[in-house]
Amino acid sequence: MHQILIYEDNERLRNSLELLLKGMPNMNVVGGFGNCDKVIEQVKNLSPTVILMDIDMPGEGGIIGVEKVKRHFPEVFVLMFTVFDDDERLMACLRSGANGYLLKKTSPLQIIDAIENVASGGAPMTPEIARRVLETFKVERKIPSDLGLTPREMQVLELLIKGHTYKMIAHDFSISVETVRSHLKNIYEKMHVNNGNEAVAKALRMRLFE
Amino acid sequence: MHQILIYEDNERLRNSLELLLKGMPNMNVVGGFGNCDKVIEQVKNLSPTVILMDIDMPGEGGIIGVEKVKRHFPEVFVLMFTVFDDDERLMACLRSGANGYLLKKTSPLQIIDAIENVASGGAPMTPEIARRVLETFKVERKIPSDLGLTPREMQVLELLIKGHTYKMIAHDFSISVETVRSHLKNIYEKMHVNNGNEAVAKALRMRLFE
DNA sequence: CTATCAATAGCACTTTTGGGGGATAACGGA
DNA sequence: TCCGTTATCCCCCAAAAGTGCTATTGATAG
Repeated sequence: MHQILIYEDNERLRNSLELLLKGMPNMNVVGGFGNCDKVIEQVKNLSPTVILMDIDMPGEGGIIGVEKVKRHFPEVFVLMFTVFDDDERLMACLRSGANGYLLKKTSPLQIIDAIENVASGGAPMTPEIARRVLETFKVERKIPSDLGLTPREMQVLELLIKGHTYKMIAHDFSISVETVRSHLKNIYEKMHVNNGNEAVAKALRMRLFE
Repeated sequence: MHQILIYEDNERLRNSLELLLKGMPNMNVVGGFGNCDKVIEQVKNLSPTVILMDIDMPGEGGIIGVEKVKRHFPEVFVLMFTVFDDDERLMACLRSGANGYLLKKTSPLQIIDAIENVASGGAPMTPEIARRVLETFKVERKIPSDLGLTPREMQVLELLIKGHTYKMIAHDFSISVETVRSHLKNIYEKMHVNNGNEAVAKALRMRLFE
């Protein structure tokens, strides 16, 4: 028997959902609210196994909601349920540990399906959502853009990132500090930055080093 | 009409798949092979719209296969199809741009479904696969490591990462350079680093900023 | 009420960095 | 052979950064 808690500010929709789920033999709706302001307390009292969570609600929305729930009750399954499908929110929810992500145009049958699914450890999402998740996978591993740094410059930059001073770098390579200086000057110019901090940040963001 | 190309080393299974797909009115199997050794050439000649790709094959397996295909023909949809479900391979495929990921225990009906789905831009995956993808999302954002930096210190560090000098930071916040200095001193101590470069590197690696 | 902490600020002093000039030797391709 | 690139080195000099102290204020937790 799935104990279901619903967060959805549109009352009509919330009631429809309740009706739909109550019609199922193995589902029990333990509550429904219009925002997540008291989500911790409510989850503690109602002990749901699955939460249907809208994203856009007045007061505390679903993104804060899923974060809170997952931090305090990681064992409760949270299914996001929204009309909004921008990547920002999607990613925010997934990072917070949402167990699934449905668009509101999902059919009632699929919603039932998704609840069963998430309760048995799956992660239901529409193929469209899945596609976007995969997209970010690809872009996160973007190509190491070539700045035209020479091998030596890369070595120097690497040590700079480690926090070594010019003097230490010079010592490491048994070259003069002046040479290190020259390399750094060239590095900064090639990277279009004005100081070490910026170069370090840019290098790491470009994943020149890990 | 979907033009389908199959890579699967088990001949019996490959033939079953061909039969299954040929039975559909809108699917045409343009070829089937037992390894990916000549995948580029084959794709060029056969012009598939969707590729069903097994992972474990003698010679060049599906992981190399999907990489090659996606590099040379990014518009072709690649659906991974495998008994193996270890995370390593899964992630390798997804990073290379696979459009979906099915386990072999998937029913024929679902396979048909998945092909339709991937061809219309979705990313079919079993809820189980989806769950694992979400897992890695969470772990990738690991260590909420709390360094105990105060809000102000975070702001200062953020600007440092942007390459601002102490003077610029002071100006940005309308505070004295001495104060910026103080903050940085505290930041370096809390982070156990000795200079800005190291702090920037550490902050970015800890994903304090993105 | 007090102790702690965050944020602010100052000063003295040293070291490091960055920007501007150079220069030379070695190597490799056009 | 000549030119471009790489790696090396030098000088000057001003600006920036880093270290070690102290100190005041306001908010907050106990």
